[in-house]
Amino acid sequence: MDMPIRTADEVELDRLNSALGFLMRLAQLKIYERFFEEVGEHNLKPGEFSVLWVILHNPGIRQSVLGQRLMIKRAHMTKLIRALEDQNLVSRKVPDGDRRAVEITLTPEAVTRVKQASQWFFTYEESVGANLTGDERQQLTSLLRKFVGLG
Amino acid sequence: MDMPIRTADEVELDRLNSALGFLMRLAQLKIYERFFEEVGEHNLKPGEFSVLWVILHNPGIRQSVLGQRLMIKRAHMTKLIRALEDQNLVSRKVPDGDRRAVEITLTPEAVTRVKQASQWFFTYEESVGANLTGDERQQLTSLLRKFVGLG
DNA sequence: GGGAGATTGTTTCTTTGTAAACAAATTTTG
DNA sequence: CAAAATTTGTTTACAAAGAAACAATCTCCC
Repeated sequence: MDMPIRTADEVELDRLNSALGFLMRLAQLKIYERFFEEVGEHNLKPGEFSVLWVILHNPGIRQSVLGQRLMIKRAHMTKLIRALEDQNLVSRKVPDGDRRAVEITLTPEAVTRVKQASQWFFTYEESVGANLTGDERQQLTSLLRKFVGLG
Repeated sequence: MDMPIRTADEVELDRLNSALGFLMRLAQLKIYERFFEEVGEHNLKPGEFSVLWVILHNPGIRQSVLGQRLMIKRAHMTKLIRALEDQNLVSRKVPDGDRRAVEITLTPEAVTRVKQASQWFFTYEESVGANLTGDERQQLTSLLRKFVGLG
């Protein structure tokens, strides 16, 4: 007789168990969850951090290029950048060469802030894979890089 | 002199390049993108499919348990289930033993539909990792399973 | 048995992200 | 050079997902 399932680990996932999309979603949820647990006070969200980080390393980058690289849609990028601008973290400049474009730079405050945030961010990044060995973690990131087509 | 960056592959990501959270997000976006390209007409979204698939393999599963397993929040699960109910794909039953709970089952139509959808779904799942070798794909899924704590 | 607390699901509100239509500037091409 | 097509960013409307508050039921414990 079938007893109704009562606890999550009795659940039969069958082939879903090895579906990349499914596992990837779980993995990302786990990362997010941990992120906000460990670091809730630090007032930069993962997305904001990555945007600022990339601007730090590519000053004057254009909104469109930033979006392409981080896979953020233009419409959304507009909002992100505006939010950062409101916090006085980035400044926008329309270049002479192409008056449609916008070039983004960090404000001096943001430079300090991002450098500081990067310390815990990358520490956190390490710690989130703690149930993997160093080798496995390394292997996982290379496979992911290959999967997404990042050199 | 610094030339402003004009193309996405000139962008310096620095350490973000090996950040699990970042790579995972890119990977998931890639999967979603492909999903809708290849399979747009097939009118089941990935989330809906996985929910139906799990109900197929665990008939009478409770909403809460389903949610725990698939990492879907209760509030959201309510909406998903209602949408599926409106399409006549699932039926809900309040069990005698616990009148707070809801037990979910597939309708006969849904059973056929899900079985059918599963064929392309898992085919697609294979094809999405096409730039990996079979071994690498296998390795990636095991690492992900370990990472998220799935046996 | 009866109240305190926990579980389960729903509702409402907010956040995050996408889609589609648009405006302005630029590039292409005939 | 001028019309057509493309690029860039913004706006508006919407969908997906989460958070918090709530109601109903159940469990635990006195």
